[in-house]
Amino acid sequence: MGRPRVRKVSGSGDARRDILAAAASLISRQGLRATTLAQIADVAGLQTPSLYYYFANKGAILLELAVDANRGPLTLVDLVNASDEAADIRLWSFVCLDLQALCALPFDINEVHRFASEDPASDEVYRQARERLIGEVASIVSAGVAEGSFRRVRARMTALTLLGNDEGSQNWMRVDRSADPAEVGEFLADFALRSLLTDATEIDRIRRRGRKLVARLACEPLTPLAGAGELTERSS
Amino acid sequence: MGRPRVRKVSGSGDARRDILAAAASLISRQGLRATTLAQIADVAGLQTPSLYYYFANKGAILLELAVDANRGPLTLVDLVNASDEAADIRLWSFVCLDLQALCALPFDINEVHRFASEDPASDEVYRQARERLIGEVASIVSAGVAEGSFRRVRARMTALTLLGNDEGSQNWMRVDRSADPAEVGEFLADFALRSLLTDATEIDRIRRRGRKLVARLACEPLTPLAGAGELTERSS
DNA sequence: GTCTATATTTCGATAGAC
DNA sequence: GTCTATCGAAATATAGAC
Repeated sequence: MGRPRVRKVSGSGDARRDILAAAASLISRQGLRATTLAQIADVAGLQTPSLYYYFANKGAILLELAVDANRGPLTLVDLVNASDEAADIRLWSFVCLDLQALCALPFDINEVHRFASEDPASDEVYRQARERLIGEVASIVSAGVAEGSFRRVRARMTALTLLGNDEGSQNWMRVDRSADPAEVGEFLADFALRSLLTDATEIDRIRRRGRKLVARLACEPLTPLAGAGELTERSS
Repeated sequence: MGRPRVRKVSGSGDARRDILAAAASLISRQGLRATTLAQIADVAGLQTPSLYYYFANKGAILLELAVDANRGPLTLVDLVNASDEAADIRLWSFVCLDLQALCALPFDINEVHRFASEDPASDEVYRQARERLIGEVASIVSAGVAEGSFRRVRARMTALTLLGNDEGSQNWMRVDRSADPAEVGEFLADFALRSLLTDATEIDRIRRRGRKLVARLACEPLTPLAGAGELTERSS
């Protein structure tokens, strides 16, 4: 009865990629453990067992998502550091770009981490990437202090706070979809820099140059799985 | 074989309370969906079916945890507002106390929210409490702008950012247990106020008076389920 | 109020045809 | 590569004795 089910409405020809996109989309709305392989297969336009042709098990799908999610911020910090700007401008740009990258992610990064931490091997991969990210941000903070533009703050604690602020903002923006990532990103970057600057009047100059750097770097290809959230669900 | 299992090592005589504390403790380590009724019953010193004498189902346990979790920050904002301090000092104190309250929670507040949102009725309860909290914080920000101590910012967006910052910090502190909530709370309050002040040199005076208010309010009884994280697991 | 025993459902994963 | 059919484990929840 009824018309035959239309499969692979959004099929891209790359089933493996469809599976990852479907998983990301579902996880973003339901959370990790609430998302079943049957649902993932359904959205991807497959039957459950077909997933096992591409992935060893559910954990393997999630690990790949987690690794992808980590690549974003790390790539950003490297790109920003590759510019020859001063520390204050690099930090402004990173905060701004990091928030946008997090918002482009189709899921809550903290939940992926929690799941990955159940597997010791996955946990190690994630932890090392995280520690490197913290260290890189702390280095920028230290550089700003050395250059005299930042007041004397504890670099690591500041780095943790900055990253936490980005992630906390991602969280409420997931619910309150009316906010614009680019706008909130600038707001948050201003918010952070104002706190750190020895001379608050510098903020306008920093924002001006930060914007240019952001615009330049935003062209780079970095957000993996971009557009995963827009996966059209097939009709039944 | 082996000695008989020792039950209710930490039994408080109030089984209902034991169940909630056990659930909170387990959820804090494993997440929501990974925590089973069997585990909750085990830690609470009961068998699984006994939970159904106190709660209709798993969701009912979680809803009660979610409601408790929301009460904390709302109580804080009311307490802070009940003082006759200026907006800048009230805001410093709230940020500081809110972080401490969140850190005292035995679980990730975002995860509880996500689960509660699966039930429309629970979702409404949570959403209304959340909206009131945002509104109250935004009011303090607006008051500060009116008083001239804060620069002109968008009140609601600032409120969302402040709350997001607290929650983001709770998140990394859950992993990095070396940090002290009181210390990070002051750091975050300084961080936020510096961004908002028209005159940054006021920060020292605000911190001094904020500390007094925090010390006074910290004596009030507010953290529900306090100590839930310290539940001793019984030997097997 | 708490238990033992069990029903019911759901999910992850495998076997094997095509 | 993708499917149908199915297994086995685990989790929520119920029935009913004590």
